[in-house]
Amino acid sequence: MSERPSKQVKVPPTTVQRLPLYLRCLIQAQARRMPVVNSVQIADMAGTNAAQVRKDFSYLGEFGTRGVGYDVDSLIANLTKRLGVAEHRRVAIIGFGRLGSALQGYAGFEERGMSVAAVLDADSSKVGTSVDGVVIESIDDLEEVIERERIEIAVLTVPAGAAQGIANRLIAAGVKAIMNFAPVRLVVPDDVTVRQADMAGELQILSFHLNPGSPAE
Amino acid sequence: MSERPSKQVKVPPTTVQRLPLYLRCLIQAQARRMPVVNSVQIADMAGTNAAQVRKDFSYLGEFGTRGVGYDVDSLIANLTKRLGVAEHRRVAIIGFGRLGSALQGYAGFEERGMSVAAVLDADSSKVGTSVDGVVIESIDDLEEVIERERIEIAVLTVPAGAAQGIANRLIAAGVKAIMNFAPVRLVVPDDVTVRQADMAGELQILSFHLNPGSPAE
DNA sequence: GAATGTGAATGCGTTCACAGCG
DNA sequence: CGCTGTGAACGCATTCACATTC
Repeated sequence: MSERPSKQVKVPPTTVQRLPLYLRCLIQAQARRMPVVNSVQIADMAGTNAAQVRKDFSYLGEFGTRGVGYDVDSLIANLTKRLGVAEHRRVAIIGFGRLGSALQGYAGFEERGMSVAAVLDADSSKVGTSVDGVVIESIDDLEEVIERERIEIAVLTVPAGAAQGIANRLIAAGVKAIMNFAPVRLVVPDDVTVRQADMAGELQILSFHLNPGSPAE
Repeated sequence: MSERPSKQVKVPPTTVQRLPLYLRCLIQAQARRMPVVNSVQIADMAGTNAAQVRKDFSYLGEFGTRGVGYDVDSLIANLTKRLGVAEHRRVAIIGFGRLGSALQGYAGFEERGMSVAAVLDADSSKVGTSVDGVVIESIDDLEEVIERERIEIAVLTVPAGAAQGIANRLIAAGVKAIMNFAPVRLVVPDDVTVRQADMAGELQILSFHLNPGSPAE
């Protein structure tokens, strides 16, 4: 009996995964000065079909105008809000190796609602140096930095052996979203979301399709 | 009537996506000196359930022994073969910016059946310099390099505006597998496989789950 | 006895097709 | 009249449950 009668909380995971893609397409449409787009146009840009687009949006509410289409500006505003990037999310990068530094310098984050507010590393020779206006801090101070910078999302680019331990500390410090580049499965409580990025695994999937008798998707 | 009566070509995409994960788990089991594992153990390591594991493997053949489990060494050999990484795949990294150089230096590739055989960049000041034994070549020579190095997989870490054009050239040069880090949809023929890696998009998905009323998966 | 391999059942995501609305 | 929004149909993926095999 503890049902919340509130707004539809039921957005299927597959739909959520497509929202960033839609947002990208809409921003592209905006750049092309298209005030309104219909589901066929969005589908073309996104590489899906129109029914999918309409169904996906319908999980979030009713944003379109029948007979017309979707107002680009207001749909962008809605998606931005639902994705939680209406204000920038505060991100910490943990592990300033080559990958960590690549991500820290990636301009695409700011443009898409993410701001890298902290960078941590275990290597004391890196600690204290400053990159793009952010000072690298020690991983020993993780809890303090997470709190001070009000970090919401952590990006883990640390060695595989260290990942779970650091994840535990992040979670204890209140972080509820982790992107993990280490090729290990993180065990986390139910209220924490993890996304796994396994570069070598991705290439292995491509490799599978190169074998005879495996037509591309 | 052009059906090939050959071996089961029907491995569902979702299963393919899990194969690299299983392989990782099995190598971990091997490191722990476990000669045999059963589906429950694999499921625990991989974070799925035992029925899933058995069904997935059944698409590839019958590798287990009833009443016993799966021989770790031979299952590793089988997965490695099916993933096409029994011999290393030859990979080219196109775009030697921060991300490209991070990937080029990533040791995890070699360990998992990928060898970076070429690095290309458009910046003439980088061309000719050598990193980890690979000389950076000019993107003008793309076709020549792809052929000479017998590249099978291309990793695109170029600016969004350049991605489609370079993809076209890669495809014309015979590349059938592309991993694209640029936040644009690549249009490719049916026989070419693309995997899209959109870092900012991944963080936006995490961000969605931070909103009230979005329990972690 | 124990664990695989697999049909059958279930659940979920996609697509269809059309009613509803501007 | 055109395009959205959506119930219904479909198809694929996951899970169940058990016959099969070692």
